[in-house]
Amino acid sequence: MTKKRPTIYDVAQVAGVSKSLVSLVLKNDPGVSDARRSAVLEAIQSLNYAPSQAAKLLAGNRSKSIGVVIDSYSNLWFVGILAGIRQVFDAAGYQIAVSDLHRVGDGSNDPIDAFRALHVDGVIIATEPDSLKERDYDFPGVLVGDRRREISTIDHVTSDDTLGGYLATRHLIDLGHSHIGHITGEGGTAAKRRQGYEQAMAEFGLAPRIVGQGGTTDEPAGFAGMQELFELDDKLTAVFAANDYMAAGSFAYLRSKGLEMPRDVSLIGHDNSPAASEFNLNLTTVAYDDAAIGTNAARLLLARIENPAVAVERLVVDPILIERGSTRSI
Amino acid sequence: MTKKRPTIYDVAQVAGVSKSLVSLVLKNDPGVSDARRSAVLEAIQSLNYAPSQAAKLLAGNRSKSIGVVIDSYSNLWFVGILAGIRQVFDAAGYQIAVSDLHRVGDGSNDPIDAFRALHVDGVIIATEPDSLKERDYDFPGVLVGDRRREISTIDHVTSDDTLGGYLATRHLIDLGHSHIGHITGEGGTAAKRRQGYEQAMAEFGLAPRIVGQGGTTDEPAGFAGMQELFELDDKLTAVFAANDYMAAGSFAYLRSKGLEMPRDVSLIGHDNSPAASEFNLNLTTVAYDDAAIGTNAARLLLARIENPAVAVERLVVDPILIERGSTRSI
DNA sequence: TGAAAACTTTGGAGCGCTCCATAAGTCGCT
DNA sequence: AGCGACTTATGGAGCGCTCCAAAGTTTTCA
Repeated sequence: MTKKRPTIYDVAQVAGVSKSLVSLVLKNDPGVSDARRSAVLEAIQSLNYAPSQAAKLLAGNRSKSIGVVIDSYSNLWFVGILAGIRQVFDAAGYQIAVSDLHRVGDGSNDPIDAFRALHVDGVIIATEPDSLKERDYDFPGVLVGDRRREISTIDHVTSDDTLGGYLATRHLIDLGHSHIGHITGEGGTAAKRRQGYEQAMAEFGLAPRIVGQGGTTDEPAGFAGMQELFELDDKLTAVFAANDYMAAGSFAYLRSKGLEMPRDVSLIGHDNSPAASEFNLNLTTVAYDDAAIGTNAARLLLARIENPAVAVERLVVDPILIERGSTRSI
Repeated sequence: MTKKRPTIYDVAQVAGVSKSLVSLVLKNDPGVSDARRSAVLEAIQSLNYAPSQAAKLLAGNRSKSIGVVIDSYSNLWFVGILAGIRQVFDAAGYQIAVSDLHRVGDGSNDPIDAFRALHVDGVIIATEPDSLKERDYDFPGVLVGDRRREISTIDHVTSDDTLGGYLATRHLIDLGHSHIGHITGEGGTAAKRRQGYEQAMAEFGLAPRIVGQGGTTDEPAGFAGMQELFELDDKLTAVFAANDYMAAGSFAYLRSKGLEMPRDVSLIGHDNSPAASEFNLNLTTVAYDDAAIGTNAARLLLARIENPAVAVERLVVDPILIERGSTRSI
């Protein structure tokens, strides 16, 4: 009882071939004669041989696996991203391991170190680099999402927030609105969306009306912003709020004034948050194309795994307009 | 960019020590001078070194991990068992991996092979061996639970079903009952519980009344059995049903006759099924001591890992009586 | 019929660690 | 000073694979 685990050598001996031949059979190499193949297979069977993953990993130079680091499993965003990543890496025959930030290892628990210990071929980082251990990113990796800090040595995929602002504004313009307000707030993302708004307005020779600059980007800010916009322009028929929560606040203001959406005011948000869903506000909004972000990140990573020398890329994915019931033509 | 991963040799060189010293630091060996230890730690830091799990596994002769094979994660039973296993192996510093039967590997997906590929030191099998690949069990392993087939070469932990039957019956006797019926059914488990019933009755010189022999062990059988028992003995004041579902059927019969439990009849089941809970039947019952089964299985496995030569054991764990509201003294 | 071409098979090196036996350095004590 | 007894540090072997260059074997075709 309790014999030592059989190795590839044991199999080779039983099958009467070399260990290399066994290895070839194990990875299903086509250049093995049927006779030997079945001899090896039989030996494997009779010995109850299970190839050592550890040895395979150590000897092979590719593990055919990647790691994905996310903030938290409860972040919806990651589901779409992961689906996109899967699409690419499943097809390429890779295993995908996911780790959130709060995994406790023994001592210093950096998910990237953990992945590297497992010999992953590359890592997709879908979280803030600042929440990870300080390090040189000298391995195949892709950073995903708008981040406070960028990493010059690895690829980066983001969504085009300026285009997001443009799409939202353009949607309102296309519906015939001209008195279009925008509620913005502090931060780089809001600034980009604001820029998109300004671009679209300028393109059609419309006067921009912007409130909330430098303020918070939450529901109360949306409420206050809406009020301010009406003080600025009482002919206002449409508003683009920098995110869905602000839009929710704006909606609350409208309701408090007996105004209806979209009858009196068309409202558009950004982010396709749960609050925007058809079961809640039924808000027209702009969404990140999570799946596309995922597939693009995956493609970049795969390219770099296959050729580490390719130039670092910074890729911007187009967001998409999601039309719901909060906007209508004038 | 994309340098090769640093190895223990790189760390050794930077720290100005031998690779062995680095290894000692990695496993926190006390016999390393503070000066060298901190030099190594610094080198690890500066190189972003992450030790290869694969190499560690391959070189070390212990992985300090075990695998647990279960039927399905939805089986409540396993939760208690696993808790018991954890208690022992956590303390011993082992990792515990769990796999249910329906994990799809690539091709032949035997969870035990998968575990062995990962170099687990041992396996706890909490499922029917017949549902696994046919194999020699020539590695440290423990089988848990009553099984159709036993495996002579590995340890086995079960619950004592005869004692279960005895405990149930004895409980009724202790409450002062003497006209005590038993509803049994087909199968080895039912037979053991029946034997326990007979033992207790004989011990106190009481006449056994058994129905349902060879029949099913479900709710309808409980209903019919109860009826039959009353035909056998109209002075019946207590009944032991071979399991909780049969007890539920018995209860249904009582209610259909306007009888109350425990006022008119004391009823005891076996298994502590969900149906027996205080929110349902509030049934007095006998439960397997899952945690104890788990800790015992774990202890056996740990002993065998540490010394593969110890004799194969077959361990029987005492079940426990759970008093609820379905029994009372006469 | 002989040599090139194609198909199969093989031994050796090396992946990055751990473990072990041994070496080197320290210390206290005679 | 000299020597045993510790305390620390080291090189080498080996874990079980994959990969590669090279060797053997068979087939093909001039």
